[in-house]
Order: sequence, then C-alpha cells, then structure tokens
Amino acid sequence: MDFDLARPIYQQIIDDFKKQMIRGELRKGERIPSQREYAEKARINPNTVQRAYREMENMRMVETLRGQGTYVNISEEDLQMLRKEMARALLRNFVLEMRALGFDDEETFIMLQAEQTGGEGDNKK
Amino acid sequence: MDFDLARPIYQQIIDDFKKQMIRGELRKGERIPSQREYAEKARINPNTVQRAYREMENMRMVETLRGQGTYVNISEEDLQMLRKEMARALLRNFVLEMRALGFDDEETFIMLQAEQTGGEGDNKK
Amino acid sequence: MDFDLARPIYQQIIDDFKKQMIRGELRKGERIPSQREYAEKARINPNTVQRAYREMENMRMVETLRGQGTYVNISEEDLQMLRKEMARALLRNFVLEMRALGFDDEETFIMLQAEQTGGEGDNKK
Amino acid sequence: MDFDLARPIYQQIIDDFKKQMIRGELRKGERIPSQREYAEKARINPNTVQRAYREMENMRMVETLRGQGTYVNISEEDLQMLRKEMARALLRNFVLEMRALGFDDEETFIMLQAEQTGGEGDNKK
DNA sequence: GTGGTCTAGACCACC
DNA sequence: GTGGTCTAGACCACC
Repeated sequence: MDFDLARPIYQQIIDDFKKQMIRGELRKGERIPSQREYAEKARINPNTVQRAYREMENMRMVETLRGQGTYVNISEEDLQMLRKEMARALLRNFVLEMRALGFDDEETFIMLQAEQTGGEGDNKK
Repeated sequence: MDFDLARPIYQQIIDDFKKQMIRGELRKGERIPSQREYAEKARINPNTVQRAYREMENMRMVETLRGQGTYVNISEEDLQMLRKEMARALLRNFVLEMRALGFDDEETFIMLQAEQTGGEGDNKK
Repeated sequence: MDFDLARPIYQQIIDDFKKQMIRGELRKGERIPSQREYAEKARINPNTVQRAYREMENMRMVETLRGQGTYVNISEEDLQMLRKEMARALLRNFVLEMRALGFDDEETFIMLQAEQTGGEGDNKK
Repeated sequence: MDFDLARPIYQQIIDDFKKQMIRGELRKGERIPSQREYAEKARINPNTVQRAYREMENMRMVETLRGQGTYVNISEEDLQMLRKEMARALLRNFVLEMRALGFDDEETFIMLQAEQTGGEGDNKK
C-alpha cells in the first residue's frame, strides 16, 4: 500500500487560478497579484509562487511583463478546453470511486439525482 | 487561500480497511495484519499503524485480542451504513466541484451518463 | 495470579479532569492547560498528554481549537451521568472487596455508619 | 499532579496471602508454595518472591523452616486484627472518594443499600 | 510472537 | 504561542 501525499503547493496555486478563470472571476487581461504579494498573503515561500507562475506562463495561461506584473492571457477557446478537462477528471474519478464502493452505474445515477435535488435546492441556469 | 494537506496516514489506513470491508474482501472475524507486519510492509512507523488500529477499535470496526491479533468486527448493518456514508460524501463533493466549475446539475447529469457508458463499457449488476 | 499494573498515565489525567468537572472546579467553556504546559508541569511527555486530551475530545468532554487551546465542553446532563457512573464503580468495587474479606452486607453497612460519623465529623449537605 | 504507580509486586503478593488467610482458605500450619514454585507460576523474579516471604516472616504471618518450606503462622487474634485493618482502609478510602464526587454521607448510605440489594442478591451470613 | 504505554523529539499549520 | 502528525525506539504484559 502506498499513501497519498499532499498535492504540491505550486500545483494547488495553479489549480486555484484555473478555477477562478473558469468561473469568470479572473478575465483575460486582468492582473494577478505579484509574486511577492501572493507569497506574503499565503505565507509561503516566494520560490513556490514563482514556480507556479512560471508553469502558468509556459502553459500560456498568463503573460509576464517584466517590471509590470503578470496578466491573465488565455483564449476563450482554451478556457473551454480547460473546463472540460477538469470536469472530465472529476467525472472519471467519481465514477471509479462509486464502483469501488460496489455501486453500479444505475444506482450512482439515481443517487446523484437525489443528492442534487436534496442538497441545497435547484441549480438550474 | 489555504492549501490542502496530505490526509494523515493513519486515516488513509482506516479508509483502506473500510473499503476492503465494504467490498467484502475483509469479512467479520477475519484477522488483519499485526501492527508490526503492517508497519514493515508499508514502511511506516508502528506507532502510526497503532493509532489507526486503535481508532478502528474505538469505532468498533475491529476487535483487538492482546497477544493474539486484531480481528474484523463490524456488523452487516454498520457496513451498509458505512457504505452509504462514503457514497454520500463522494456525491456531495462531486456535485459541489462540478458547480464550482460552472456546470449546472442538468449538464452534470448528462456528462455523467456519457462518462459511464463511454468510460469502460457497461457496469450493470 | 495476576498483578495489578499502574493505571496508564493518560487515563489518570482523564480521571483527574473528570473529577475536577464533577466537583465544579472546571466548568463548561473554561480553558484547560495547553498540552505543553501540562506536560511540563507534570513532567511527562507531551505525547502522553496529547493522548489524554485526544481521548477527552473523542468523548466530547472537551473541545479543541487548533492554535488556540482546549476548552471544557460537557453538558450538565453528561456531567450527572459521569458522576453516577463513577459512584457506581466505587460502590460496586467497595461491596465486592468487603465481601471478599468475609463481611456480609449488614456488617459492611454498620461499619460504614461508624466510619462516616467517626472519620472526620459530619458531612451533611 | 502526581501519578499513581503500580503497587510493588511483593506487596501484592503479601496482600494476596492476607486475603487468603482472612477468607480461611489458608489456615495456620498449612504450607504455602516454595519460593521457586511461586516465582515460576507467577512468572516473576524469585527475588521478588523472596522479599514478600521475608516480610511476611518479619510480620510473623508465616514461619520458614530451612529446607522444609514456609508455613502459615498467624494467630486467630492477629487474623481478626488484620481483617479489621483491611476493612477500615477500604471504608476510609470509599468514604473519601464518595465525598470527593460530591455525595454526602446520607446519599452514599442510600446508594450503598441499593448496590447491595441490586448487585447480586442477598449476602447474609 | 502479539498489542499497550511511554519517552524524545522533529516538523508542520494555524493564531 | 497553540494543537496535529509522524518517526524512532524502549520496555512491558500476555500468548
């Protein structure tokens, strides 16, 4: 048996930005906090923030302008792809976990319905 | 922003046993590995294993016979409750995460269907 | 023949807190010493204190606020139950020990009266 | 706060013999096990047994005949004194503990009656 | 062999 | 400062 480790912080930072972008809380062209600012608020090492920002730069999620700051730089198209990817991962994991508990897809399906309506009311667009 | 920590090892051990019991791989009366055995195989400290075993003892999931070993001790009833609880947690988390990505329940519903049939074939009982 | 072992320290710690609560010396909402503080005063290992505190947490005798401390959290009702339980255990043990010495209940009864009045004066409410 | 240690084994041995004598299970003139025998059965160090036997010898509870064994040697009178002493200690401790739980003597008295009749039937001579 | 208790101490998040 | 997790290892009773 192997144990799950904590997801690396720099990846958690990236995930957090991804979610904000997907939710529309962070739009193309907007400035994200400076690395120093972020590190202080989150009380983590600036190097960790730098790594997250660098990877987002590589993925073209953001653009860094030397001496000016870092700006969101993601196309609507890429955003949609990202959104679908993240949903797909959630779905896949969910289905597998339910099966591991011995629920067949039919049951999972019914339970999802119950959870959605029971949870906290409707959530229609 | 707060970061996710690793789930404590002793809890991961408990979760693992829970899953094994739910799947019927570990039945009432069966002996689980000794604390030392487990610690050596998993290469973790015996104290960590002991904490997991002690908590399972407190939850009445297992029964410990000094000098003899630790035995599964969970009623069919409790097992069913456990199974439902774990499923409920999965469902709840899944629904919330999908909403956080901006999918409404209808969409989530449809995507689940797609995932189930597309994933790896049917999974009917 | 088996010999009596020392009652584990962590249980003695719990018993001590129970008694303080029952006597009203420690009331709901009050803070108990930090784990380190207790360990230093009693000159025992912090882990031993932590085990006692954790078990009290599990029993809902106290509530732990991370980074803040540990607070008494027991209902008046539970306190009364605890008090009766502890008295019952004392009584049961006392009766059995007296019988083991060959005193019948009548004799025990009379001796108790003598002890109470003779011991250190009255103790009426 | 100080913690209770285990009562020394040699004292536990002595207590055990005292109780046996008081109950009449061990009478004057009877032979008790050899030190070696006792140590093996109880799986304790022979030195510990020797200390217990030596102290009983000093108290004139037993008499040791070199090369022959150890024999109970206690007068009926001393036995009665011993019995009363042990009862007195039990009583004293019981009364104090009940008071510490906040029960007044009247209450203790009534609870004792309930315990005696409720416990396991009558125990009249 | 088995589990139970305890010490010593590291490292961490949260306040 | 607070509590939480984990390692390393001693020593013990019980089988």
